[in-house]
Amino acid sequence: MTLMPKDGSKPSNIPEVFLKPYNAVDEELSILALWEKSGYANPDVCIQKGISSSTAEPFSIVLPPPNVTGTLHIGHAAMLAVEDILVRHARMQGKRTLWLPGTDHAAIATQSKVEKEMQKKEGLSRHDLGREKFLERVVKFAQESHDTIVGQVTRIGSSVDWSREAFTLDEARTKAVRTAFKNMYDAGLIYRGHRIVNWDPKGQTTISDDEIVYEERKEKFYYLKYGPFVIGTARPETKFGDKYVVVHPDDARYADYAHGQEITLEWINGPITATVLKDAAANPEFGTGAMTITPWHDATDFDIAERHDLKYEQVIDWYGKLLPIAGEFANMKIAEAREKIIEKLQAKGLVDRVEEYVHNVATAERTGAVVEPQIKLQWFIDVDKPFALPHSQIKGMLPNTETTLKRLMKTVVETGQVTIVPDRFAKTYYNWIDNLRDWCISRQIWYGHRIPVWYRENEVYCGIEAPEGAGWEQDTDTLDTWFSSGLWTFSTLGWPDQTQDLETYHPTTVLETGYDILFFWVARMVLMTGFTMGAVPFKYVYLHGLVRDAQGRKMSKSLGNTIDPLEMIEKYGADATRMSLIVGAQPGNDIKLSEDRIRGYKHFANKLWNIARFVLENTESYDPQAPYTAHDAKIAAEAQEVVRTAHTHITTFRLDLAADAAYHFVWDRFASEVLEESKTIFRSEDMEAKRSRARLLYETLTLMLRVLHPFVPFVTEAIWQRLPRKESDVLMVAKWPQ
RNA sequence: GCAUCCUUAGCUCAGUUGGCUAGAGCAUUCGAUUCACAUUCGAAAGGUCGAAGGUUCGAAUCCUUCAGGAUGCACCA
Repeated sequence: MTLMPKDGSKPSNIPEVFLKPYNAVDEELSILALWEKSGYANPDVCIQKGISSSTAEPFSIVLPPPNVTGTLHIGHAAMLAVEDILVRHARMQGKRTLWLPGTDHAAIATQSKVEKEMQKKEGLSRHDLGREKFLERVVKFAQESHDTIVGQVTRIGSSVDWSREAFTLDEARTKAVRTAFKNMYDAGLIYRGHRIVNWDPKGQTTISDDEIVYEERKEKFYYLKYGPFVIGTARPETKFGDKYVVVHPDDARYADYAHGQEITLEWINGPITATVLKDAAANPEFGTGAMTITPWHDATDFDIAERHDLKYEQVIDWYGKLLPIAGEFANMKIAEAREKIIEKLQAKGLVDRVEEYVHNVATAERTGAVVEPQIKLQWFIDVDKPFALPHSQIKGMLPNTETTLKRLMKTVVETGQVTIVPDRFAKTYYNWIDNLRDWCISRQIWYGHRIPVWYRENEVYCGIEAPEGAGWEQDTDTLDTWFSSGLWTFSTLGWPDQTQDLETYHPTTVLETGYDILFFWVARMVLMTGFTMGAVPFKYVYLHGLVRDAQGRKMSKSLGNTIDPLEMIEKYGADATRMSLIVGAQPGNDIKLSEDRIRGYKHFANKLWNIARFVLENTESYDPQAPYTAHDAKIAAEAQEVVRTAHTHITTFRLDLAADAAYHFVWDRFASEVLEESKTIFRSEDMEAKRSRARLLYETLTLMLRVLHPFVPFVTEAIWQRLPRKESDVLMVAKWPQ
């Protein structure tokens, strides 16, 4: 036993590199190479090399595919850290562990990004290039983004199996998308129809309800004289075609008017004949309780019109300009027309009064444009239509028994076949389903999966491949990007082919993603997998929070408060970056991150490094048979207790507590106390105590390396590689301590 | 309008079925050390656990009401 000699010479078993502080960046790069060479991220390799049994329990996670819209942000880093911890923990337990990576073509997001750049740099629109040329550009951009992302995912230490990488728009996934579409079409759950949709006049496409962001705005609310009525409206520019005035059937103020009664009145561009309608949709509490309706540009009005079988007309065009129905106001933009119409009504004495009110304005998530409801021929998934699953492994969903997609989505969570962590999000999930309307899946953009439907005169054909014969034209619309994402857990495993991977790894074990895409994605996966496979896509949904800045603000480029994960990795190492995103982050809660926090965890990596140095310097004569003194046995038991605690926390998804427990034991107990008292022991003449202590130090170190490996994989592996004796060449596949 | 979450030390947060004197990190102050540590170690100070009621032998924890903050959904003529 030796302490560090005073003369500067070094004990023989200490690798040279240990004499310097831990250099995260250098070490991490060589460790990455080591892992890549090992191939252990591929479960087949682990089986071949006897690391896991071919009959071991499978553990699988599909990577939520990052959008190919540029680079990864710190939120992605948090996601990767969580998933990598779960995966490394499972792999070390000997499970057949697959973490399947991929990227998402992200239809609208990617296309609009390229369009913006093109407009800015060259002043070109996509229409200037045409569908084919434009798509070439998007594909090139997507490829570059993909390459960047792959590098970033790897750099943070993600032990994904690149040999199985997938892309939502590649050939295999295209086959899956078309097959799923056809199946749903044949079951009558996908239909095409004229419905009121959310039209984005800037992006020139429809968007789903979930792609809308509501902005609170203070706007004018006009009370207009409509014959004997006073009607309230915030949108006078839509009122040209309004020939119906609707009141609540029980509204005493309007008891004198009968349903269906016609009245003649003076309106914006002259006299019109209007009809009184009594319908419970009119809210007596709101405004005057009387309203006119514009079915073409309002969902509620559309419903009323459908109920009473009314005719309706488009007032605003696809670019947000008024149509000829507006007479002298035709071709004006909404904002301009609104003012002028009010001026005219004022002149005609038809404005009763003007008030202001605060309401939510629907804007498009991607373009920021104010959404204009429009009636359009679109494709939808019917969430309320009864159908029967031909096969079902879902409890509570019998095969060949009538059900609906809504019921399916609810059932799997209610019965606990899918567990949402934290569980409070289950309520949010149910609430969303209850309010769910048919899902509009067609988009008028070019980048994405084209709808697999062909037309020839009055014929319609839906299939995986184009139909035989001449004269068929494919639908020009593309699918909502979430349609292909919804298939992700099984399309990545080879479906529609019955592959070995699909058999082994589906349903996946955990889906880990942000709570902000619970509806977008998680719910859609449940829907698509339930219908297509008669199964659940995953057993657990782990929802992480948002990464915010130190003041709790959302990170955004415009605020300039973003933290670039790659920059942090270069400065402090991937281990430090990972720890800063894990400790203190419980499922579902946002995390506040600052650079200081990351810097703090850099010290931890260095601490571990130095602990290892001390231990190796003093355990040259380590003997695994050396009997423990009573005191050392107690410390060894404490270490075991930490292992159990960490393990329990990981299995209950409290990674923050697991990391914290190991961190504190290592620093405060093992380093500050055990190592300190070891110095005295090693200087003493008590051979028995010295032998016991050498064993304790060596074994506790290796134990802690294994426990900490999922959290700080690089520094633990770097130390492991320098151990004079170890049971496994690579820590990544060492046995998780029991 | 409906629902969810948060409010504990200056800051960031633990405290999971109610139970030993309410904890940690950072920051602050004081001291030690350069003997594994581009340091580290020790110590101190710092809290009426958002407010008020209630249940209980016992409440940061459970219940009720209220206040402030955040979020989701719905409404939004």
